[in-house]
Amino acid sequence: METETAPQWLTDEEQCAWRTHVEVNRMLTYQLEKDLQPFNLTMNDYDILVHLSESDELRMRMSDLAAATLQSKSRLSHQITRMENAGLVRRENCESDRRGLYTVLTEDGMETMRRVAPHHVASVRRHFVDLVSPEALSELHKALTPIAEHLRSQRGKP
Amino acid sequence: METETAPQWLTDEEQCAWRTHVEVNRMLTYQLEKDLQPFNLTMNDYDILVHLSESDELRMRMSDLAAATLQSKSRLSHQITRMENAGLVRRENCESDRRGLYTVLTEDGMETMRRVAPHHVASVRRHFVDLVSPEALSELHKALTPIAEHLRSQRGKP
DNA sequence: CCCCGTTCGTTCACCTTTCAACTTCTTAGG
DNA sequence: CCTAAGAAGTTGAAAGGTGAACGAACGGGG
Repeated sequence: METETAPQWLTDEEQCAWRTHVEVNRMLTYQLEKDLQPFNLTMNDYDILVHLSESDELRMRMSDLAAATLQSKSRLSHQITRMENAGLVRRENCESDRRGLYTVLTEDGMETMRRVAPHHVASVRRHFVDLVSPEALSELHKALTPIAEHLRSQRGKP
Repeated sequence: METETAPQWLTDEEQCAWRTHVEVNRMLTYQLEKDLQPFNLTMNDYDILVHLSESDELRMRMSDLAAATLQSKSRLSHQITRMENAGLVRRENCESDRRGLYTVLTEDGMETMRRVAPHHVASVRRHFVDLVSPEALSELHKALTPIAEHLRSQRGKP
């Protein structure tokens, strides 16, 4: 019994769009990372600071933070250890669930956020947002939305 | 003298588009990587195989390959060593420049390409291309093009 | 109550990436 | 020619990431 079917290769337009997308991502990541370097932060660090600073009481459970930043628990654990050593966050026990831990943003971490955020936003503008018209940005958003939804629904499947 | 200016925060629409873009990238990378895992390949491996299979004589200079895949020479060197051990590629001396080396796609590498490509393309379709209309894909491409150009022009600046 | 399956977070061993030092070869200038 | 600047690749150590295994704690069904 034959289970193979002819592969549906991408059309030229599709391939071109796809490759541009991949390329933009890589180059963008590179630039943003580079722009954060003077502050001794990685995008990962920054992302965690953002999540914490936007959360209630400036704290989040490890698991929630891992889910929010799309990393494994293991990786987050290492990451938080590093950031703890840098004084940006601190671990705190969770009263209601004694297995659990909070990552708490320190005053130092907060101050770092305040100092770095304007530069990071400027970086995002310079390399992304300000390079396209509001209409194009809106189209882009519209195109990506169903993809985002699909991918969210796939999280941790077979 | 005052050099600071008020930061140009992102509008809600901008922020939303930006975050979706970042999120899609991370999740997409995760899925594509996962779909290649059964073949014992990473996206990095695959990307290199693509570049080689599309190049003249199925070979590329290390430097060119590093530039094409946006990685450091060091990283590529390690990467090629691994792929060489896996039998996918082989190093070959360059006659015209005795400092130089070619990475050459082996028959095994070629065969792996042929076997894996349909699955990878299907994966790209499933998680990206087929989720949006051709018009939306075209809009997306149009929006990303100026960004790609800008970023290419930034490669290796201060 | 008290298991037993689950969740939480860390740890360990292993792999990948980064960074700087290094070798070898090329090339432009004197 | 010869030399000095610099490009091509590699290397090895240190840092970062992955996945499985683990101990501790929760919590629902006998």
